[in-house]
Amino acid sequence: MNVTRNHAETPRLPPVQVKISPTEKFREFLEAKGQRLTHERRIVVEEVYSSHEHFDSEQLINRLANRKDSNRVSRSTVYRTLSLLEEAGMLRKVARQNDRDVYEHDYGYPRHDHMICEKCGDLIEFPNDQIAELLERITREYGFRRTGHRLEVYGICRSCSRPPKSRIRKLDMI
Amino acid sequence: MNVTRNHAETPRLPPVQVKISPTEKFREFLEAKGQRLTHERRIVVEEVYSSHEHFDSEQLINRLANRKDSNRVSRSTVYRTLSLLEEAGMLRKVARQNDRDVYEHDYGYPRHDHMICEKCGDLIEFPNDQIAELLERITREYGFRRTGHRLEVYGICRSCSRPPKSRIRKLDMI
DNA sequence: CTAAGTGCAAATGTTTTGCAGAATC
DNA sequence: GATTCTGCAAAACATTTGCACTTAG
Repeated sequence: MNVTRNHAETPRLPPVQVKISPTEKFREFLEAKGQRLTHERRIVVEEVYSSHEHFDSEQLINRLANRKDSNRVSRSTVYRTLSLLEEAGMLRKVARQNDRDVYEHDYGYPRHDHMICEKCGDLIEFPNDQIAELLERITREYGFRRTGHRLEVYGICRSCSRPPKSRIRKLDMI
Repeated sequence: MNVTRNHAETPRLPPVQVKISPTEKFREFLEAKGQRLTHERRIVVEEVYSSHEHFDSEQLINRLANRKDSNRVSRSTVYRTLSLLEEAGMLRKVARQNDRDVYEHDYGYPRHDHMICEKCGDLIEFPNDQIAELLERITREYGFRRTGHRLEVYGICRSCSRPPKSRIRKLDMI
């Protein structure tokens, strides 16, 4: 199961234009709560936003704990900062794999949902405007004031359902 | 947060006609795997299917551990049986609340998804044929062979977003 | 009879927390 | 200088597992 790998067939969604950097946005959030943008928090945010890959707490902790000198951040602080980022609306949980929540950016990136391949574990993103629209219609009937959603589609991805031929090629490359 | 409460506004979906009882279906599944329908497993299935409420492992364990004499089932066995029921396609996880998976029947009941009220924690069911159809169309474009999905819609339910009137009454009662 | 299952207690793995010292504003 | 944070070690969780005993088929 690989959380971060990306499919050749999966085009990257185009980035969304944002006014301020993630770090700045986080600082604003913290300030409003009377909390501080510490050295450690800044490092976590920068690491989290250094790429758009999905990640779980363990992966992030490892990346941050193995750093040199003043750039390492402890396990507890990573957990604490992840909660803050979620509260700030900058991160969201999109799935659960291996008993861990999988996070992704919820800032500077278009809204989308995920297909999850049951064979290779890959998360494949797809834009969700049509779904959001449909949900808006449905929930209105129930008097439900919708604020968001989470959708995971299960199945088998394109490359995992290919004929054996490509599987052989993959083996050759090892 | 209440997992099991049901809204007055939420009509129960009509049951689906099934050929055999949950217990029988489970027995067939087990037999095919060369496993046994033990007394304990039978008790768990009967308890699980005694009502259509959503539940989590802790709630089920409590109900089963507090029984008299030969009808009690241990914590481990409940967990083990829940996994089997999921594998048998009779139960599915529909949400996660308080660090626990929330289960519901996936047998003898129409396919649906859930709205989750962020105020009272209620799970409200709604039929999902339109969504399934839309997903079928979308995933086909990606060459993704869809086998299922999980959708949680977040927001505020009808009764939690009612005008202050009821809130005042509530305060008066304190 | 014998393979499979149960209950218990101990282990596991993730996440949270209390606290003393450090850093921020 | 007071308040907020950090890192550590310990605690708190839900869930899984090893094992001796029991049971279904």
